[in-house]
Amino acid sequence: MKIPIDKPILVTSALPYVNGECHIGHLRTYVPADIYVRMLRKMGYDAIFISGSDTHGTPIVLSAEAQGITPEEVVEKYHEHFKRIFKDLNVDFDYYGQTDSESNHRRTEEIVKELIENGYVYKKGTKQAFCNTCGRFLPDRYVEGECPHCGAMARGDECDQGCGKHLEPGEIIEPRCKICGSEADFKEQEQFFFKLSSFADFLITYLDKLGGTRNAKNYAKEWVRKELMDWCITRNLEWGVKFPGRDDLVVYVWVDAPIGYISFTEELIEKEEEWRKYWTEDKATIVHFIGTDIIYHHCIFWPAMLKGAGYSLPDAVVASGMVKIDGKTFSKSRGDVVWAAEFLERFHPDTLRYYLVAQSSHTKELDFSWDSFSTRMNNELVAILGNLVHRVVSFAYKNFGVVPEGDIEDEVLGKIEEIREEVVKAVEEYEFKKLVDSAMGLADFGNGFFQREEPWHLIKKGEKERERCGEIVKNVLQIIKAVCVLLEPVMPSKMAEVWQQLGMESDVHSAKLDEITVPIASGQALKKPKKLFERVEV
RNA sequence: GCCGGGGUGGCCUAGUUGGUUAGGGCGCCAGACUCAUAAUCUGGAGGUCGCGGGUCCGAACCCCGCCCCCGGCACCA
Repeated sequence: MKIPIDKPILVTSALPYVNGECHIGHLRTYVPADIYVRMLRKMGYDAIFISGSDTHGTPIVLSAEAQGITPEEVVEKYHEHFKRIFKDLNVDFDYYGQTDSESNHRRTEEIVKELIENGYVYKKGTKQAFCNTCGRFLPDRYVEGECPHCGAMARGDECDQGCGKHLEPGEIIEPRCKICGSEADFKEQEQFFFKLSSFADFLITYLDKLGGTRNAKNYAKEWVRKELMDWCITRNLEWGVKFPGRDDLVVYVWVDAPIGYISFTEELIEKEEEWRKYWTEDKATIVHFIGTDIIYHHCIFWPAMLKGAGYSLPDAVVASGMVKIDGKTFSKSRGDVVWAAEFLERFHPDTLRYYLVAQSSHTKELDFSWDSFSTRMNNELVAILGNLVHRVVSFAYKNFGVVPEGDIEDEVLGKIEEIREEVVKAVEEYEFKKLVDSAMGLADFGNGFFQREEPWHLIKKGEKERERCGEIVKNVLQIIKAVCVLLEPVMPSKMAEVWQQLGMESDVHSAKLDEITVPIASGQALKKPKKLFERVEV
């Protein structure tokens, strides 16, 4: 999507549900979002980057009970954990909040009231499973019993082990509480519903012009085609945002979670007239980065809610594919999981950032394996990029000490320009693999150029050859400078190291894309080079 | 069953309006170079583009039929 340059951009990254630790599946969304924002800034856009922890819902309540602590304590623990991981990984949010904040409570209540006032919410009696032993209502996922269709063991909402049919509340035979195992029964309960069905026409036109990745659009359109059902937006829980006027009900977590995008913007910007530009006045471009598992909520439910309450709508939804481990679906019990913290104990964060985008195109499934990780590290980061920097800076440092004199050749400038265009196109298409592949292609070109010109021969000859040698070195340093700016969004701290080796005084993080064709200054002192990446054996 | 995404040399993969000998990477083989982390560079072998029909001067790309893999199918977060 071509993004209008004259408006600010708000980029959000899906809110992690904080009842467990961060694994690389999460990172597949946050890292590309961070890369996207960094690249937008290099391209001259005014971007803000927001996310936060999703804190409500039944699983956190249960998790707290299991650990003998309060939901607040569970949230606090993992909220800090995620913040720490993001910091370590250089995922640099302008604001990272959490949905139990006062402002999110307030904003959620306000939006729900708007929806009520606008006639999009109604009351309806439903059958709700209740466990007498636990003394609470149970979401259908936490009920088990016998499937009325095939007799197999089933969950309250779906016959997950038998015929696979969807079950309506109360349909299941001999319901039991999955938490304590005792008998559960269904009680008539009054809940509130959101008239999602009345947004079908709106959504059809909205989805047509929604930007982002095709997987998100297609998936959402299919739902609308199938006919939308109204959404039950309340739950019998203590933990959460109270439904206006009802002390016994909280809103469903998928109501207050995305509203976090708005309240975090408020918390960041503070001034009402400023944040409203983003969320009620259509004066900004809103881009959501999510995983394919929550397309429904972001492309159907969320825009309908915003529309119903009179807020601005997202302009693009970018959905990343799921992550597998050695071809298998994530599973904590089977050990098919790679924890972010464990990974970071062993390897530099930039290597993970690189791998996550280089391994597979954004919307496709990413199959993680230690084998493919080490292959990429050794063949790409060490052999192509690390080696280019090391061989050239070493050679230049030893023989010149500074950036030598000389002109940048047309061939080199042309190549840099060509790669820059590829990178910009990749960003607009959310193709982060293409972005790194293109930038690495420039490093490749640098190696070829250096090899072809054989400056190590020239340096041993006369003064004239030494001049030519300097010119070649300067050209390759220029290539490295360009690679550095182009890859800073992917590997911010490693590229800062390279930037320093080149003797640049400015900050590579704020360097703009335009700078890549600006000749590197002759005479600027080079630093003694250090290896960028170490080979990995796993 | 319905929908979406795929099926391209040993492995991964590009190829969104059909057009010269189907690109790239890994791996493999041969050579070059020695500035560099045995890194780099050059060249090479290897493909019925899932199967069968069709349209066309021409199809991996369009149409029809079929097979296989993955994911989704709602109140779970």
